[in-house]
Amino acid sequence: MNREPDWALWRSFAGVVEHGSLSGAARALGLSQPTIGRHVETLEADLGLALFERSLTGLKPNAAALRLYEPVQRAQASLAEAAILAEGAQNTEAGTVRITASVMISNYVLPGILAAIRSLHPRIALEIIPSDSAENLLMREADIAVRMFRPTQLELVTRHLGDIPIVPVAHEAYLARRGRPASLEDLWSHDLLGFDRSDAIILHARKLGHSIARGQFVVRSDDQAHLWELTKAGVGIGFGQLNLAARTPGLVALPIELDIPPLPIWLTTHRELFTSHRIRAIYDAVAAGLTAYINGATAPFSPR
Amino acid sequence: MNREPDWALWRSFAGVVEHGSLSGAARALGLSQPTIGRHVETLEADLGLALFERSLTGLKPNAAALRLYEPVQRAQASLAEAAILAEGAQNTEAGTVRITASVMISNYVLPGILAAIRSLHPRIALEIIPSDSAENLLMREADIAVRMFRPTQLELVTRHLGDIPIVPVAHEAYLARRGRPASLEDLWSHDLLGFDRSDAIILHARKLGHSIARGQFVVRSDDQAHLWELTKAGVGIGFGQLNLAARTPGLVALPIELDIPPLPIWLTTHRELFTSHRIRAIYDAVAAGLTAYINGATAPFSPR
DNA sequence: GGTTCTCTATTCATTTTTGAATGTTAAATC
DNA sequence: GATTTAACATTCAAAAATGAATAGAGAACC
Repeated sequence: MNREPDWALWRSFAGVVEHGSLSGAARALGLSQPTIGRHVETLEADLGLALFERSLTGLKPNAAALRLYEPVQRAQASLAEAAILAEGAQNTEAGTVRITASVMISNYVLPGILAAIRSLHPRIALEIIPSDSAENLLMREADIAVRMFRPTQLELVTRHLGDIPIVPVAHEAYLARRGRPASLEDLWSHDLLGFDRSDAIILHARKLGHSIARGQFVVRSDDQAHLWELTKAGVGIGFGQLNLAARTPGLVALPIELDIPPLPIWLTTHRELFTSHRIRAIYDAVAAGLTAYINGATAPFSPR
Repeated sequence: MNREPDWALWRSFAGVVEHGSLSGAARALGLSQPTIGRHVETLEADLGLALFERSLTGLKPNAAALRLYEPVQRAQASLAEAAILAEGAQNTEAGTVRITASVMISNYVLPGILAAIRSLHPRIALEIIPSDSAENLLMREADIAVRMFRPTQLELVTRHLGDIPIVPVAHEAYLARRGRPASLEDLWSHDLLGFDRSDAIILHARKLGHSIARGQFVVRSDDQAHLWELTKAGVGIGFGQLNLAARTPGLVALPIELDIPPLPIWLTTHRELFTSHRIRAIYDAVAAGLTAYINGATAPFSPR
């Protein structure tokens, strides 16, 4: 009677287009690779149409598949919206809330906050997604996001919690060994820890009138958390959040004005999710915790 | 990892909202009533939200369900669009084409045309959906529609094949028994066959300045095909398509000018489907057959 | 008032779907 | 050039979903 393919097939189809491989889609959708493969096969059979070019590096959508992907993507967005509406409509206190935040915030700031939240809301489970790439709240990849920029989407409700100064940071052991830089000029002669690919710091220094080469950075990494650990180990002078340095034993924030723009902290959730008691409770608690962190008024943080 | 409910559940959900019952949705989706019931159950559990009020007359969506239905409906439309795109993209000659037409056209006009099409395109299977309610081509309820009005949706490609006069029709046996009405006045004193609910003919007569009561219609029915069979059986004078009367042995179209607006015949398909060889072939063949019918040039039609 | 119809809920055997494991292949890496 | 990695394909046992059949219960109709 009804010839349209099962919706589940379209979902797998969208997953494969998005991730470029059966395995990738399987991981994302929580299914197995053979299952996704069969779904794609079935869909192609149902439609009487080849959709992907198989290769050992993945599945490449052909022109027809890309064309079909447009409406399927819209369907996906609509269903995500339905799921969000449903979440907002339920009013149970129990359940899970998923929070995404930058790696730094996730690793070094949230733990202390979450411990307090857990005892305050024991029936709500928490899931943290440490990620420096912005997860899509509209697709329900997370319920609450801590962002370093102002979200622009209208569907989101956001709150500016404050700004965190970014300053040069060093460990006492390093300073004892190499001396304490007193001025901006001094700083450039020290062992600096910086990003591998991102040239943000280099460009910023140049803007301040200082020529600084990549080689200046004695240890480079793209992993912020790793850089922070290096700083804590006294390998060199890193750049990090003032508040975090202040609460980390042994670390010293160097009083050198660099004019690095402070990091704004935005707390974000979906407008509809905001009506859910559960999510609202966690949202408020995270806001309180982060505000305390930003104002430097929290209890000293003890690194493991 | 991914908490969103399986898309198949949303499909069943939409079916239940649209049809008001598990059984109705099951029939429409080609699944069984227990399956749909379980889908709804699972969805409610996944969302942690009651969606329907169960009763013995069906399932009534609550406020939350109606709210959720909006985006789900959009998703449904998007997936239907994907299916249509897919159909248009495939270029095999084999497959099925579904045609919907009014009951009268389906029963008395199409059979002769379809026979010719079948021998012309033996690899294409045909499915006819006789229905006087307009099926939704956008939702892919049919591939080709014969309509009595001009479709307005932009996505459709339509063709006006011509107009069919609606005239009073009687069987020779009736005329021999009751005499042949010569004028409009005569007509009203005869046994008329008309609709039960629709007052179209009564209102039309009144517009012509003739008072005519419902009782005038000696046999009433809402089933057009049934009325036609009554006419053929000589029960009374019916109203029907001139061309159809002309090709039916024993039937006589009475030359009484009633100023009933002629029935326009529109052939319609989806713009994207039009790129499918298969559907294009059937579309053209049906157009040719119906045009011949409208012009009265087909071979005499023999009723069973 | 009885009968019929249509609905949901439940049960159970069957079918279908699923995924862990394994094989295979090509590109990337050391 | 050997090794590792990541991808798709295949197999088969296990799990899940499905539907036919049945029961029960209210609404509509004669």
